[in-house]
Amino acid sequence: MRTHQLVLQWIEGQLSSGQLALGGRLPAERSLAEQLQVSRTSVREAIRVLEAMGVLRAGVGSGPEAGTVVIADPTAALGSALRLHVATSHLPVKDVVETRVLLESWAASRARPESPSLAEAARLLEEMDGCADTEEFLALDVRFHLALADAAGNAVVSAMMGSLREAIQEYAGRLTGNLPDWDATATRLRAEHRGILAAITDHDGSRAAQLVAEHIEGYYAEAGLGSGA
Amino acid sequence: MRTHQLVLQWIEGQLSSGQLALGGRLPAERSLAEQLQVSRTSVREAIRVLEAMGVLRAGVGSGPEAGTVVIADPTAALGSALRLHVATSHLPVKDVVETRVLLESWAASRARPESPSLAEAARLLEEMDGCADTEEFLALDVRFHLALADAAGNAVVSAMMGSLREAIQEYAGRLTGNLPDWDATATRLRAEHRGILAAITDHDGSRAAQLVAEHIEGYYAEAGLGSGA
DNA sequence: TTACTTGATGTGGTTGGACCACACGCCTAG
DNA sequence: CTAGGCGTGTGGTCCAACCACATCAAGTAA
Repeated sequence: MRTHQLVLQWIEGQLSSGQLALGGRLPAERSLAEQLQVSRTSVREAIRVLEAMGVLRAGVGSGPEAGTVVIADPTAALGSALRLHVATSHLPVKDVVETRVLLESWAASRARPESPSLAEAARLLEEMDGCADTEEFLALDVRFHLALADAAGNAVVSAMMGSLREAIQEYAGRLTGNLPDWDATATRLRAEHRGILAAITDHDGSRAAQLVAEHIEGYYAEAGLGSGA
Repeated sequence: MRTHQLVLQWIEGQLSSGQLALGGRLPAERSLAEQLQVSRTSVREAIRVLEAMGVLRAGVGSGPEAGTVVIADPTAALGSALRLHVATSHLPVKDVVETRVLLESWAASRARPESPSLAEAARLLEEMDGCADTEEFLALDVRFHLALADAAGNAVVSAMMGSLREAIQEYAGRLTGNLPDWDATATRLRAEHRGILAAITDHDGSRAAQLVAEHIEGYYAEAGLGSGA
């Protein structure tokens, strides 16, 4: 057992037992090192790992915003992990897209029409109508899909969805360059978005799932998944 | 930009560009520190993060087994991340189970009957028949479900499946204590496993998916998900 | 010649100490 | 009462050293 893992275990124990909760502050690095009888280096290595996992956030300076506090950002952890393994070609982009279709279809079929996330999604659609910039459009698109996922009310699915999107974001961005006519594509995407939202509002979960699957697969097909990169 | 993140970027770049591939060896920590003009501490922090992500493995000593080498264990990264966030009560166990049902059902419906993973799954079932120990049975059960997931041929789904299982493994272990009659449950599980496998072999994906969903939900319902913990 | 011992070498693991930049909050001078 | 400076505590970074471990090569004894 390496030293920093001992620190990891201690912190995880504090989290499990509830003695360290969301928003709580970890003891200062020097203090924690002394308390656990290890070097500050080992404490820092453990904190670094938890930071990468989206569990902690380190802040310099003094005052309420400073110090190392407990956060909850599961998407960050899953996202960077997936991105790294995609980088090693161990996780094919094809599988990532396929999984995204699976999760998003499920979320669409389960989305509750009265969810506040859907109102947010509708608002994002309005914003996308008056948006000429490609990059800004894509950023709004990401938020729209995340809002749809949130509407299903499953935090794990939402986190995984977001992480999948993050993992292939750079890849997807390159794909848009393959598109023959961006304006036409954007118009089509807007229409498809509205169709999905309407299906959910109509309590037609299976139609919504079907539309989402076609929406995602259609985009990657048009942009040339498999032919490029 | 913090120093260790610079190291992270450098390594990720090496991975993306293919100059560092699976099984490849990272330069020695001291050497890499000098090369990137940073301290060994920062290099170590970056390596620690990638180790937690299942991308690297550090080995002491000398020779071919030593040094820091590139591995590919996405399940480890996703698993510990999920486990930590479950520990902070940010990801409800209910959502984890629900997601597991979703992924496993999909995998069962897509499993290719001729996949070698299915042969492995069948072998595991044989082993479970002659297994009286509860803990050993559960370990084999995990491997059985992972083999089923592998048979669908989607690495991302397999990794997520395994990580979900890992994240609630301790929780599930505690649940078995709630069971009124373990022997009866084990017998039922064995029968259900065979049913699932048969459905896949018969090319009946939808029946396999249905059986898997009932199999998982039934277990957690019997063990008292929601009533306990 | 063969087999064993022994040391050199190189790896990550750990430690302590030092210094920096930063941000807050008190405390003093105006 | 206000405005500025400075003390204090935080994480961020670096360095130099030492340890444990595993291998490999040279040397030695059989």
